[in-house]
Amino acid sequence: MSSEELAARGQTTAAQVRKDLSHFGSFGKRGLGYPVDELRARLRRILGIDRTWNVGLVGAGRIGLALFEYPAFRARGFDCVAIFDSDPEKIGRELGGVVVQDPSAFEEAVRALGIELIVLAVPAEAAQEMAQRGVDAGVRGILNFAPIRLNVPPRVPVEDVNLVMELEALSFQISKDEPDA
Amino acid sequence: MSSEELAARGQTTAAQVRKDLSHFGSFGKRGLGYPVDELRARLRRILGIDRTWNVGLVGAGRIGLALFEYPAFRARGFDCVAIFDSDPEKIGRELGGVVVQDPSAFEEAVRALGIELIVLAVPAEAAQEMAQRGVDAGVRGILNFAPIRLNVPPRVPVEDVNLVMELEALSFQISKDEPDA
DNA sequence: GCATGTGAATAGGTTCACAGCC
DNA sequence: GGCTGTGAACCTATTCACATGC
Repeated sequence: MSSEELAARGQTTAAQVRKDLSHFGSFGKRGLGYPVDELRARLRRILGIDRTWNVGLVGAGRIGLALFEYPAFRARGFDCVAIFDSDPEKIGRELGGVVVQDPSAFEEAVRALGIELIVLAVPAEAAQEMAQRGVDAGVRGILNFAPIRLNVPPRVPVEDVNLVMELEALSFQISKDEPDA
Repeated sequence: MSSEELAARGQTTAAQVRKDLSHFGSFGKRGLGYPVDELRARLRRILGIDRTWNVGLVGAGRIGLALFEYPAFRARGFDCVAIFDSDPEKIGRELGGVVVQDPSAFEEAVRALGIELIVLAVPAEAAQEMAQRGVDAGVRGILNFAPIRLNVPPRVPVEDVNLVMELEALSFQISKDEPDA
């Protein structure tokens, strides 16, 4: 498949595809394009998604559970192996084969289950503390839904998801075209 | 408040704050900094969040409902006024004071309720169709959870949220530091 | 002949540093 | 004196265009 076709599928340009791929090596054959199966295998390797990641869910509220039950996660190699919540109502309840645990069991579970990624879906006030505890226990990456900037060592990547800000971005893009309000 | 302090709070640099703000005008006073109340009011205006937006939720699955019940949305001026889902089990049920409607009522509701933003939380197969119908009915912006690139006119901004890709980004950042796997 | 890989050109965005104003 | 607003310098990323190799 040519960079042209890859670009069309990925909503980008052929030059962009070639430059991006060249950053990681030489994948294609001149005159022919890229061998799809091999390219995918090599990219999966580079992205680190040629394996399963054990994920811990911190916060069993609506957002956390929605993620947990989203089948695409497991299908893509992200396996939620533990859930933590401080609500006594929720502790001990089973959700999709995983029992909700008290946060006091967090560090032990991270180590015992080999949790490398955590999803932080707790109120803003609790997020920093749980992030710190996660890092101390060996967590290597954090998907953060709390609307704060987490303070963690640079070796631990954080991806922030802030849905209010996404809506505000829409609001801005719509509003800026208007003469005045 | 000085650009220095604003930068510290926003995890950025003083120069960045000043450049960004200068793009929209001159807000500060030399020697003094920025008047916080006035600055906030003017930024809210610029972002278009000095008003309420009526939001329609398309897809009453876990993710859609989690959003819908997230109190920060309404608190920030995004008011979910309608829910649509094709599942007969869900149609007619009330969720947080809003009755789930059949998608056939979509266009009519968009017009009647003045829905300007929609949250697309439906399976990938249904997303493009609902996006198109939304645009035709007058929707002005889309928050898209479906893992596809929507094809809509350039006047309609789309913000994509792809949680699997967020986890993959973490996976990549962690994996790239490793010698080899 | 055809499409990659890449240096050169361009564009976009961040940082620097200071003149200008409070 | 202090801090903004902004041109200049710098850096990063995208686009162009073509030599290179299949």
